[in-house]
Amino acid sequence: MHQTPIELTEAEWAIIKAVWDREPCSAPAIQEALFAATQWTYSTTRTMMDRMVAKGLLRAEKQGKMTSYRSAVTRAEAQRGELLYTLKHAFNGALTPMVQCLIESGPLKASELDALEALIKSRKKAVKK
Amino acid sequence: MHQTPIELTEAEWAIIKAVWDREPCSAPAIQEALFAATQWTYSTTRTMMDRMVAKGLLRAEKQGKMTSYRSAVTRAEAQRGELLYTLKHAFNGALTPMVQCLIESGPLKASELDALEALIKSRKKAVKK
DNA sequence: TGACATTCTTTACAAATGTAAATAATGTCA
DNA sequence: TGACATTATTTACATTTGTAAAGAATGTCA
Repeated sequence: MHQTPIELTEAEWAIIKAVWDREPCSAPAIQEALFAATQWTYSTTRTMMDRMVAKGLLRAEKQGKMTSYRSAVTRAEAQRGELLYTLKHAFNGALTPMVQCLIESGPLKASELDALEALIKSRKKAVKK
Repeated sequence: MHQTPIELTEAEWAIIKAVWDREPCSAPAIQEALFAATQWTYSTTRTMMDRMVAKGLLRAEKQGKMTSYRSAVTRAEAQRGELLYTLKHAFNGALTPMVQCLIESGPLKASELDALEALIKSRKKAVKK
């Protein structure tokens, strides 16, 4: 569990998502994976990754010539951190308005609405019991 | 409408929320309002506010000795920006999982779930038509 | 056992952000 | 009309973030 809420910058999100999809993985692999989208050089990518290690977002382990990276936080933890940040600052902690704004703001397909409805129903059951 | 999505730092959120609640208002009024929570001096608060004016988040108008501030973006716009940021980075644009994570992550009361259910129902109607 | 290709390490620098001291300007009231 | 209190302006500095060049180290294959 994390004491301080996890907060990631845009660049950090890009990197950690690439890591989640490949871990364990090398820095060159990540830079290559992200190059099309970011144009980052190896230096840039590597610097980011090492800073993320320092922050406890990634873990690094040296293996011979190369360093192997893996995530130190799960996707769910990071998602939660991001959500809580928004909840706290943009919605003053009020969850319902936030869900509302979200539902209203995006083009939701009927099937998605069904899924959400089902989710809420099951949630209600859980709460009731 | 805004071309570039609105993104606010934590400090900026604090300020703009205080402004929304009081506008038009002076910088000293904002620093006073936030002091208990932030300990910011007048200088700090003022610097922030002027930078926010430069970014187009606030508007300033000089009136005699003092400057009067007001917001240049609405609360809804800012909330949307924050939500879209999270949606894009943390959930790769997938709205349903985001709502799901949100619903699962907070202690929602039965009444809130009811409200959400109603919201989804009305949304479904809108989509269908 | 070298030459190469790959990977790493160090160092740097600009922009953005958080924070504020010092100083100047200006209404206002006695 | 001057002294005070209030507000504003300028300048500064540390930290974080984004970006990367230059050079050093090292595994590998001919």
